[in-house]
Amino acid sequence: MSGEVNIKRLALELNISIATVSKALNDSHEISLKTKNRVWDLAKALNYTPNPAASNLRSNKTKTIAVIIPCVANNFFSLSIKGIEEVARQYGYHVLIYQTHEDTEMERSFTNSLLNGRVDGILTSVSSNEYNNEYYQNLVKKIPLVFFDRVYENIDTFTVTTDDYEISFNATEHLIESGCKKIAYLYGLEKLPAGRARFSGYKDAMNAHGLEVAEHLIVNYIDDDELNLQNIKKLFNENQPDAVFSSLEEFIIPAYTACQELKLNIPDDVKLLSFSNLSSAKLLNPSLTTITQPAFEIGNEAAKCLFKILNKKGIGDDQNIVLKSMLIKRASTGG
Amino acid sequence: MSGEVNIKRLALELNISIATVSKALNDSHEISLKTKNRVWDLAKALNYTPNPAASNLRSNKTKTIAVIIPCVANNFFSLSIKGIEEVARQYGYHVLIYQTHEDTEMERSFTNSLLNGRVDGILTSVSSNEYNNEYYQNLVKKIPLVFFDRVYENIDTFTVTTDDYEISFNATEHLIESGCKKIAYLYGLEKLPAGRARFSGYKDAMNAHGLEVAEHLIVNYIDDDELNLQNIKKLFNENQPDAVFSSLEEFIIPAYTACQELKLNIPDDVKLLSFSNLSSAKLLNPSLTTITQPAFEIGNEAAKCLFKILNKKGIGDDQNIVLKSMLIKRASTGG
DNA sequence: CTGTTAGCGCATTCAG
DNA sequence: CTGAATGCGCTAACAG
Repeated sequence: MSGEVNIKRLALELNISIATVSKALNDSHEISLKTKNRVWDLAKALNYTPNPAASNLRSNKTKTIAVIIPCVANNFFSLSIKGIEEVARQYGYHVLIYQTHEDTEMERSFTNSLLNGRVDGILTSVSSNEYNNEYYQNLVKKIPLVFFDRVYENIDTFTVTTDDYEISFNATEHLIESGCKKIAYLYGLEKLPAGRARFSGYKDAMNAHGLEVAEHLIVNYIDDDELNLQNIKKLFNENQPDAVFSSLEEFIIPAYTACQELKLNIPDDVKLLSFSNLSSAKLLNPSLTTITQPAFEIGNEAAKCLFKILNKKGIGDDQNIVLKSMLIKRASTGG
Repeated sequence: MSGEVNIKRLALELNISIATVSKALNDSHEISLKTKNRVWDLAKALNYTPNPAASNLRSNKTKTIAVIIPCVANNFFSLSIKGIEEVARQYGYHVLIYQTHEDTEMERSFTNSLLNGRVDGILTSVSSNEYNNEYYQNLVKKIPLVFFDRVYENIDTFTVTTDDYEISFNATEHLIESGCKKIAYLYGLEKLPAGRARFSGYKDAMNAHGLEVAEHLIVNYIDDDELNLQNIKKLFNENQPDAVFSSLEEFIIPAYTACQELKLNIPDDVKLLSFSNLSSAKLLNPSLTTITQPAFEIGNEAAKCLFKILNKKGIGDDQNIVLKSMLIKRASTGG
């Protein structure tokens, strides 16, 4: 009964036409205030809400956006979603979530499934297993899309990123200034601009201080915790770095485990520093020095960009927004 | 151009009727294989995908479910979402996310906005600021709904919870067995069944071992980090508990901070134990003993329940599913 | 096996 | 200012 309230019902009860009800509900200027009030009152009384499917079909708008990310169970992405959701709510939009599990195939499959009008726009942070921006060059012509954090370059749309290069440079300098000379680098996201920028920051800082960036000090991230641990232990055993800089939150965990297993003292034997958004950083041992990206603000900003496009505003603005990360110094680096 | 592919276009190009195309696409038994193949081939060639709004309007099905939770940026809930999303994908469903920020008003506002057919069903974990199940008693008659983790009782629908009472009892015993006698309790979610069950487990274990549950050993959680910290410091200063059992991940952080500020040694001066889903538990100091709920499995199970309802199966099954938590013993409790 | 017809709920012409 | 008529894209009842 109460689920069956539509404009037809309102029109019947008020003895006016469906069209008039529709216009009144949309606050059209061609309807008298008196009629509008009658409609609004009854709508409220009957708990009327427009059927979204019908509106969507008619208007080609869904009031829905999609977020496509590698994984929600991740400190960074879950905080980003929080930022996105907050802006969406302000605009009266709904938020669909899709997880790619770092798989470009799945990413495209999701994205393609959204091109038939299911959503008005997409926010995406791309998968790490591939870099190929051709797909997106065509895509952005078909649907409003904003990249955040993990972006493709040279695509005609908004991107929201952080100062990966600068913060990595600064973080590396911080290690050097605290006395480190053999700084190992745990390299993740090496196919994506963010990963490469982080590595460049590290490399350039090393070079700027006359330190060697040796091949054997670099460990590449792979999707296997056990192998990562082994590789890091090998790094420690064969090369005795005096610091480890991880470009990925997931990558510092095996490093920490390796320290425990090899009885390495932090920060005396080895200093640790990592990109990380651990929400409970206060519980960390030994208070890991971190590079923390403003995840919430990134989500916030990305969503705002998308609504700019959806509302056809802000064309001509700078399309590449760069937010600042923070270097939070702790005991692990003598900071 | 390619965005304009609909069944009308397919029908025109193939010189058959719109209805035939529709039936062929839905693999109806009343269409010849030959015709189906012609339709499928062209649909594929033109990259046809059905317009969801039109389908929804006609069929009253959206292939979409909603997840309403307090916050995504939370280890437990983000993992739950992962479990939900995985099941939804298997069923070809889309997932909408709504965050209530622990506000029952907002929770109801979101929920009400979903009653007009925007989604086929709802998964929800209720807000902590109120306990009032009247609203939901009516709601479950209007839309398929499954509660997970934070549930209301005596409502005719599925719930997916964990063994809060038993695991709290066991955890408390673990503390007692490791020599503790003055075990403080950090009390969260006190208005919800989960929170009360945790507290009962603690209380009953204390009593079972002849230990007093003193009023001054209980600290209630409030939504203010600074005040929580002060209250815990006061607890330490005035009552010198030899253990602290936190019923909430967020609540152990100020406890840990208090230990640092008061120079209390863990686990020698005080033992710490907490409900927690910290994904990077390996980084914790001093390896906090935790009660870890199977967050992913809870999401998984809850989603499966919802699809049971949606597919009209499993009526008569037990409606209250209880999953087992794990007590992960670490150095902080001498475990 | 295929086609004709009607209508889901809403918004937008265009007439009056 | 109000109403009658049309169609968004799709599905389903019914006819052939």
